[in-house]
Amino acid sequence: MSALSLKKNPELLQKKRLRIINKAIKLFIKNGYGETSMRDISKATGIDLSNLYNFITSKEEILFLVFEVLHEPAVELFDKYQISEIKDPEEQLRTAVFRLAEVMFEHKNETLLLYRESKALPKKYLSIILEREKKLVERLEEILERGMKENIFLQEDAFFRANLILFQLTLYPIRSWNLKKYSKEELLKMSTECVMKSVISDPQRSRLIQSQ
Amino acid sequence: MSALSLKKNPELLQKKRLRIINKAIKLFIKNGYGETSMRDISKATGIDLSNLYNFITSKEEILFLVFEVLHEPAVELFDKYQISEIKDPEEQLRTAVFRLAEVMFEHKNETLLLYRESKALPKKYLSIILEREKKLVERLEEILERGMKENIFLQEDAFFRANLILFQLTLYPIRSWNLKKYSKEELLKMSTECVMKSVISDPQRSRLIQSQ
Amino acid sequence: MSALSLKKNPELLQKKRLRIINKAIKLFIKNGYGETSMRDISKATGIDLSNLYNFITSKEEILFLVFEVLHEPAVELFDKYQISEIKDPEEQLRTAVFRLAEVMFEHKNETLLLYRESKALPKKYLSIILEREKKLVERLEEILERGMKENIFLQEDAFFRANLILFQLTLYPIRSWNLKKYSKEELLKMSTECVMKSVISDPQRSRLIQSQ
Amino acid sequence: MSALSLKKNPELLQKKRLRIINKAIKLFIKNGYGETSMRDISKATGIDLSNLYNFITSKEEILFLVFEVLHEPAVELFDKYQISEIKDPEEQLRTAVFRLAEVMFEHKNETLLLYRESKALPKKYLSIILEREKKLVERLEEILERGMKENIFLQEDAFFRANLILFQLTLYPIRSWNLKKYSKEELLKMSTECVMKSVISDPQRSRLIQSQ
DNA sequence: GATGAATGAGCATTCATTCAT
DNA sequence: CATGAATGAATGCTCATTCAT
Repeated sequence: MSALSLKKNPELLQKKRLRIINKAIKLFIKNGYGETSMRDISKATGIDLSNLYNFITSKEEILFLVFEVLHEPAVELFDKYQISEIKDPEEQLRTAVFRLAEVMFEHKNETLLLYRESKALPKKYLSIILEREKKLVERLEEILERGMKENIFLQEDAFFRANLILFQLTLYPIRSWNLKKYSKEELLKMSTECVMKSVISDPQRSRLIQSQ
Repeated sequence: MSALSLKKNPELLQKKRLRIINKAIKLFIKNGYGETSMRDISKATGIDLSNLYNFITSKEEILFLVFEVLHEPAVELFDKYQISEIKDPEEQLRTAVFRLAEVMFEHKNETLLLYRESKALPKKYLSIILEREKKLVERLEEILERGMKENIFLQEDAFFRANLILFQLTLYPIRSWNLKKYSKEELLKMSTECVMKSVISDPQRSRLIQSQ
Repeated sequence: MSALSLKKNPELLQKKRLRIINKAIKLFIKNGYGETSMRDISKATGIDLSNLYNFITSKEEILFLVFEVLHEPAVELFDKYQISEIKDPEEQLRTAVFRLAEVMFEHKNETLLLYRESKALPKKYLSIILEREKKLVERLEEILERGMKENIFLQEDAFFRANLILFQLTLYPIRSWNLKKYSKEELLKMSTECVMKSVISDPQRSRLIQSQ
Repeated sequence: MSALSLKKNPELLQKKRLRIINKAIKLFIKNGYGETSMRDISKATGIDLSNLYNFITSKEEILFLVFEVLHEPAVELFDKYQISEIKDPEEQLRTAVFRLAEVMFEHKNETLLLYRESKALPKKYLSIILEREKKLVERLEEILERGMKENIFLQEDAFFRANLILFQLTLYPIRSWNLKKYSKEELLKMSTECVMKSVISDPQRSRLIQSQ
């Protein structure tokens, strides 16, 4: 069909992989990872069962790739929005948290899968995932620590708080069944502000900054 | 034996069911729900495979019963510690939150299962579980609303906050892999205080109360 | 059907296993181990595919059991014919060799399988098989060494000769395609005498003994 | 490239075939015929999977060609060492046997494959292989018969003995797992002498000849 | 009430080979 | 002549559940 074959054209391979991943996400969400068969994925993608294995090496890898789809933008957002350039810790944290919330919202399904199905991953993949999660926590931890030093954030265990923040942000993906009544904008705002309020030492100052 | 038939002796049935549930919890935790076979449960309980079906109706029901084991103490704690009798909203919330955190900690594995495997439940069971979760949220919501009316808590969306609080408390069960370094006491304290700080309008007052 | 179930009646289990093994031998011989599917065995035995696994744990185990069917009589023959009681080394060796040839002949198919398919065995099983083969070699080696000490057998490397003898006896099972023209009696006699001739130091003496 | 098409340049075809055969031998030895996939062979040779089929017609043919690699030197050795020119039957047999043993030793792996995997061959190929084996047996048979006529060898069934001799010589390839402790020289010598001893009618004469 | 045997659908993965280009 | 993609059947094994006793 095309002059460029898969092996010589990695983009095409990526495209097919993405098609597989996206269909797989839907199936995993709907029926669970374990309950989704490779036959289902084959049917959904229109790619012959045996042919699937030209693009991925195993069902487990598909799950791993699904998680990458989520993690990539979460990690990259720190660069994309130049988080580390922001001087004011409060603004820095608020931006990071808001953008993270956004990514989580947009990848609500992948996030849910991450929490629900990551135990299906073989260690090889799982440790990569956990490592990335730790990296995210560290980023937040750094921001928090600077803010605490400057007395803008409350003095507390920065590592625990960083974990809690990241976790809080998955509230909607995990419990959307009880939060249907909120719009995306409401959710992002509430999520961000809940985080900020619990961290800020002087609410007065905060209100000033926000209204700038 | 025949005189004490199951139907005529519900206690015996309950006892056997509990044995099944407790062994099943361990297996589900260790290997996952999908990866645990009825044969495994039969072996672990010493109850013949076919015989299991005299005590439970399906594998799915076992999972449901496991979740009940977790929910029961969570729901009962409100009575047990007479939460609704506590007049001061701050103290009331703190007690509720602390006790909930305690239950979550003690049933860390079941909580994790709840998040990981509840989608394996058929709707019939799932809706019961979600209903109970909603009940818990409502209880917190009521406390929050009273506190807001009395201006002790910050004015905000009580329903969202109640959801968030309940969710925050599952931090440890879900992400214990990154929180190994904390002791139970540290975790319970930090969890409770994080919730309180994010809710209290006047930190001054709070400190007074706590030191009473 | 029967009052005694499999678990309580190991004989019945053994019977079923034997049925499986015997059908499997035929299939393995005809089509090869790798080319015989569990479905084939199921069909041949009339035992449902899934049910097969109540009697055996894996296809590999079937192959192992096939080899046991061969090895058992080979090992036991030393007791059965009280080989170690025979005082004259020549007579002792001749009896052992003849009986071994007999067993090989009668289990021609299993012997052929042993040589053809033993590489399909996982190490666990393979080492058991090889150990048993070594035991057989040792038995012959002992007889040979005694005969050499008494100067009835030629002085030579007893271990190598024992290996060679055991191997020679598999001539018919392995190369029966070129030996169809001989009767069982001819084969057993020729095989035995070929071994004896190659070992005896004084042919004169030998002829005397045989004609006794 | 196009000028030297395969059909017009049989040498090139032979070269590629040899490359395929030699890599295949290694793979078959290591993993077995059934467990080696055409993909494996493709990877090992660097020849594209579909392209392989320009040089060979099927996987089975590869196996057949592997066996040819073994048989060729075994058959040719009779010419190479001018066996038929040797006048003395004993010397003639000893030379043939020693050279055969040598070939078997040097092609130990192929010999083992021949015994292990030849049943994977379709009849078409298998009968060719067996025919060649029969030819080898005949060659030995002729030598034996002449020696018996001249009363240098023991009177016995020459055909059976020829089969046995050829078979004996595969002892090492087939049972090398139990013969690791011998060197090549030891093995060749012992193998040859075992054959000779079992055939010679007058050991005295034999010793004279050998020491010439 | 307890038990062994059965059932039949399901799983992920791999294969040799053949097109169409 | 070389190549990527396709095909479709086959593999060993496991499962929750249900009979017949």
